[in-house]
Amino acid sequence: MHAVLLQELKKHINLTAAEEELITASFRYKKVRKSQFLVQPPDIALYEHFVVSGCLMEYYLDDNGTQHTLIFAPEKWWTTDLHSFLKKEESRYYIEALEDTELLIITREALDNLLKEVPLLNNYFRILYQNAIMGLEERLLNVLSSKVEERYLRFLKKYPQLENRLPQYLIASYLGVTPEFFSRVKSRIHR
Amino acid sequence: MHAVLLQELKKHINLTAAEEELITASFRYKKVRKSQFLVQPPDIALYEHFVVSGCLMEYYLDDNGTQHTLIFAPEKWWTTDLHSFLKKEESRYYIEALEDTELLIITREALDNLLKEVPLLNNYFRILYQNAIMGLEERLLNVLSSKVEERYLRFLKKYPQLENRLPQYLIASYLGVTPEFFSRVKSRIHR
DNA sequence: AAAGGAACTTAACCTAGTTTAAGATGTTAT
DNA sequence: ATAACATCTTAAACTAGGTTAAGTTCCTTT
Repeated sequence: MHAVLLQELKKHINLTAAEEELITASFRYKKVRKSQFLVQPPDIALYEHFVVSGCLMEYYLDDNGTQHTLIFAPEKWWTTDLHSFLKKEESRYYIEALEDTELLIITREALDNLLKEVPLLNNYFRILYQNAIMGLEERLLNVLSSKVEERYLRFLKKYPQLENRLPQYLIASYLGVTPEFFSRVKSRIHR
Repeated sequence: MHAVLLQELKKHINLTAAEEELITASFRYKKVRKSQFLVQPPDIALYEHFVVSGCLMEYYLDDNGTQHTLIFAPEKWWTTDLHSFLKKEESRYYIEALEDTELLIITREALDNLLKEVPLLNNYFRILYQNAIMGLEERLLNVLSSKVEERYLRFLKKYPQLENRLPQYLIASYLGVTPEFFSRVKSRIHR
């Protein structure tokens, strides 16, 4: 179970056996069913979540009740409401399981400790955050400069494993359009 | 000159005199005139830039020649084309001076060394990146869920010092609308 | 197997924002 | 001071995407 996490960390940093044990001891295992919430505003986001199997999504619910997907987190992705997790303030984003999902979770305190004991992990998280920034910048520019067709094609490249795992209205919410319009776009593409 | 940078770092981490010297020695001073480019695709982004005075902007030029502003970087902000800087690949974003600007710059190699010699700086950059992520998430949701009026009001909150320093067409490009439409929106607000 | 609900499609009508174009105002260089 | 250019405004015609609504298909639950 923790092996998947260690594998992922070792893609970017080297770890001693002792460090691996510290890490394993710091993350707790959690299993949730489809449709369960991991974070639900205004609760504080208590954990950083690493997905071992299954899929989570993080989204914002605007004043009209429209759902806007920030990210999908399938296997080996991390997610939390970063603002809430770091500052211990009320969360604004929902995190929900789209499938039965197995997770490794870590609290803020445990993470702070772990970073002190295994300083190299700072590097891992720096890289993780850098990648998140690059992804968000690209996504922002996509929304600002591309038509839905193109955004859809990029979604397919970014999440090839998800196309047939997610209902279309969730993909529409990720692309920033209504399910009705997305349906129109798809039929346009297939001709 | 470097004092502004050290002050900024000390908001989040403590530094010894020796560390301060290492930092000072790693950043070089650079002065550019209004309209000069710091990064121009496809050149590789050689530096991380810290703005001491003046203002930079980072933007993407799409296939139609439309300019999309990623961020403005006035005093005490950092900016670079992160992807290009980290991976030494061709840049995709322009960074241009909106005013005569004084900068402190650091190369990728110097930064890597500095992070080894002053490991606490990893914390500073982790925090910097975390803030960048939260800002980008908020901006993305804004574009997806808010009308231009509201986005404009948020721009004013985020960059109170910039409202009267920038031409309107740049603010329009940050908000993701044409200057023509932005003009209409402003006149609507002022009544 | 039937019933109820969720997800998807299609289509007619609506609206926020774009495009094009022209005129007005401001700025810079000579 | 004047030319030349950049910026800002207004308005008319247009388009991408939203809204509403009805019908269809697919899943669950019983």
